[in-house]
Amino acid sequence: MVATKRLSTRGRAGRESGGSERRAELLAIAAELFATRGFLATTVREIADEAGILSGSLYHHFDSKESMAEEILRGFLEEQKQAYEQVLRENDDPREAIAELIRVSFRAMQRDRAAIAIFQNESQYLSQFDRFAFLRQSAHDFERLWTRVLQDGQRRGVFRTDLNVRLAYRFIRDMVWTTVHWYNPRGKLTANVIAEQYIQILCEGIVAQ
Amino acid sequence: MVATKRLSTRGRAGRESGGSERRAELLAIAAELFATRGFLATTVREIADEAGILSGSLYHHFDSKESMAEEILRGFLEEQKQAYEQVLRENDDPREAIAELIRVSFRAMQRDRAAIAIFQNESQYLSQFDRFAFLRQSAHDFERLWTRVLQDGQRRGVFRTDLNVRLAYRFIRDMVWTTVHWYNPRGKLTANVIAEQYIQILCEGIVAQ
DNA sequence: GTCTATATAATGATAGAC
DNA sequence: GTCTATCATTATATAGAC
Repeated sequence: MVATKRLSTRGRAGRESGGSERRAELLAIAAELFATRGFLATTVREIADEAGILSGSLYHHFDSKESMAEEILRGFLEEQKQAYEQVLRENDDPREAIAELIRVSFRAMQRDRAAIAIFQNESQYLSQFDRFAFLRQSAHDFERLWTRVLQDGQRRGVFRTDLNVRLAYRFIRDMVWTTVHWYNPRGKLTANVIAEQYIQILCEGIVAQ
Repeated sequence: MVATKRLSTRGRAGRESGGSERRAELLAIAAELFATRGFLATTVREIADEAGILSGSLYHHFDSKESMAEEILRGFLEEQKQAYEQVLRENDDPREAIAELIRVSFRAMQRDRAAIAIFQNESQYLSQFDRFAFLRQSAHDFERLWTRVLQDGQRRGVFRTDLNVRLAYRFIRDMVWTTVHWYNPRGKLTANVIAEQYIQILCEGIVAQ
């Protein structure tokens, strides 16, 4: 095998993406603060404090506070898109597909809790800036993906036909993602338990037979 | 009928509560801005602009930006508490009670959309201040009220007994209130339609029989 | 009840030394 | 990669005239 020489992305993290470990650490710190305090309520000084450096030093790694949020959100959305598409490839039955999509979402809650919270809480505010146009795009892509499964399920007699598909989608989406507001990664209620309970309520309802 | 003389709350709105019409107008303007742009992202200048006055003039009516948010939220929560308690007085059957609680919540969405959005979006941030301690208190009161109905329903065999009641409550609460993020008061989907669909999904699930 | 004018503090960001 | 030092801007809030 001939080792082809290629440019390494390492060594000159600078302000370009794809970066050093330090960069990743700083992003994780920022994500946690953005998620818990809110994007606007978090100051660059607080991020720097948490990282043990001064605010000015942050600008060696990032252009701006916004660019930090952008990188966090892009990373999460790309990952989530891949995960969802894999679910569709591996599940033909609509009911199983919906259940798996929910499970995959709750698995993301363990991995990317902070990013999900930021996506949930700050999308409306951030979307006003051109650089965050991808937020709307992703939301739209997700909606198409989920509603396709729901529609398919209706056609094949798996889901009730008197459902308004768009409404049902919003129902599921809100129910899944808002969990991030109270989900405790170290609590008794694991993401798995929550997922299974939600799938059951969604499919069968809360009323006894 | 003897007209008993009493102190009017009018005439000296000042900074005390219970106030002039102007005060109410200003609060409505602030509520709309807080709801759509976020509390932190809204400046007092913007509120004043929208009201056609200068920012300094706002402080004739209110102590601070926070006190505006406080008044908006207190008003909504008090009203909602009354509405919920009336539902419980008038509905003994747990399933009907839950359905009515949901309907009453969606009716609030028409009346107090802005306040609900603020309660949803800014509670976490505002709760850090002592003056907003009532937010946690109200959230706690609501949780107790709803879970009592759910538990009662389980005992009486109306709801499935394998439900985790606290989880089911959060499920319902999130599903109802997050609607405020996309609900359009002038859209085709009326609050009534949404409410009935949600009640159906919640009770019967989405899977066909 | 609103305006003029301004105090005061905090914020995001920059330039250059180390 | 971080620090020193600091700028420019913006925000909430105040005091007193009208």
